[in-house]
Amino acid sequence: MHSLISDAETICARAGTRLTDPRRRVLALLAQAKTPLKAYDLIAKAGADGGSVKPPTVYRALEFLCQLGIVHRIEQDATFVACSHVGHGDLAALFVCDLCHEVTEVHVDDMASQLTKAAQITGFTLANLVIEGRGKCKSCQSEIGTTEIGLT
Amino acid sequence: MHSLISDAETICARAGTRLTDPRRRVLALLAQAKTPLKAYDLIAKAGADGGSVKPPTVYRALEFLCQLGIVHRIEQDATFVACSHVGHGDLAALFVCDLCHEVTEVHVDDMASQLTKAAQITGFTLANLVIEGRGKCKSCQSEIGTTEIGLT
DNA sequence: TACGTTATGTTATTTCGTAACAATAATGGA
DNA sequence: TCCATTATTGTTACGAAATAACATAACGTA
Repeated sequence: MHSLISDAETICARAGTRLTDPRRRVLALLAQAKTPLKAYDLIAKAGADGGSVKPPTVYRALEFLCQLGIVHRIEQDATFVACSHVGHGDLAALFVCDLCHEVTEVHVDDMASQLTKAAQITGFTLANLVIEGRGKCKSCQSEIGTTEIGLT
Repeated sequence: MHSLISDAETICARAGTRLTDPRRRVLALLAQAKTPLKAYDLIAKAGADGGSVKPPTVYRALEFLCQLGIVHRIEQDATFVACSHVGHGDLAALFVCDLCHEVTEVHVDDMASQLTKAAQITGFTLANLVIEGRGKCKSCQSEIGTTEIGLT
C-alpha cells in the first residue's frame, strides 16, 4: 500500500513527470481501498478533512495515474482501482467480484498478443485493449447467485 | 439491416419475449447507423418525428436488446451498436476505430475459454466478459496518428 | 528574475443513467 | 368472456458522472 506510492514516485521520475499532491492523495486513497471506488467517492474522501476537492481535480489525477498504469479504470461501472502488479508492463485482465467487489488482476500478455493478431487479420491495428470480467471470486464461491457467462 | 429485425423477432419468439414497438424502433435506428450511437443520440432520433421519447424508454429497450445479444454496449464510451453476428452464441470482441468509429466484431470463443480458465486458476468464476479494443481499422490505416498498445 | 510550461483551482454546465409511480397492454386461466 | 396477473410503457423528477472554459499558481530553466 505504501510501496505503491514509492513505486509511483519512481515511475513518475522515470517518465519525467511529478507525483504532485493531489495525485498522491488520490493514489493513496485508492491504495488503501480494498475495492474499486467511484470518482465521486474519491472526491468526497479527498475533501473529507474540510478543504473541498472539486471533480476536475480528481478526474485529472485519475487520468494521469491511469496513463502511467498505476491505476486501472473499470469500464463496466466507471470505477477506479490501484494496480496490484505495478511495473509489469503487460496487459491486465480485471475480474471484479459481484459480491464483495474485490478485483482479481490477471496478467495475460499472450492473450493480448492473440487478440492483437486476431484484430490484425481483419486489418485492425490495436492501440488499446480492455479485458474485464464479472463473476464470483474465490472467497465468495460459497455464496448464492450464480450466473452463466453472457454470450453473443 | 432489415434482416436484423427479423432475426430479432425470431430470437424474441424463441426466448418467449416480444419485440415491441419501442424496442424495434431502437434496434432499427442502431441497425441503420454505421457507427455506435450514444443513448441520447437514440433518444433524439427516436423522438425526431414530433413525439418525444424519454430516456427510460430507450434505456429499457437497450437493456433488453443487450441481454438478447442483438446489441452490444461499448463500455469504454457508453455507446451502443447492433450486433453484426447475431445468433453465433459466442463471445464478441469489439474493436472500435478511433478515426471512423466503425466497429470490427471478432468472435473469440477460444479466447473466452482461455480467460475463463485463467480466472478459474485464481478461484474466480466468470459470469460476464468484456473484450474491447481501440485502434485503427483497415480502411483508416493510411491516416495519421498511431498509438502503441496501452500496457500495465 | 523573467519566461514558457505544467499543474491546479473554480464555476458552471453537460452528459449519462435511474428511481418511483401511474397507466396501459398482453397473457392465462375460471 | 371476464378478470387477475404479469410485462411493458409513459412521465416526472432527480442523481451521478464527466468535462468545458478560464483564472491562478508552481516549476524548471535560461
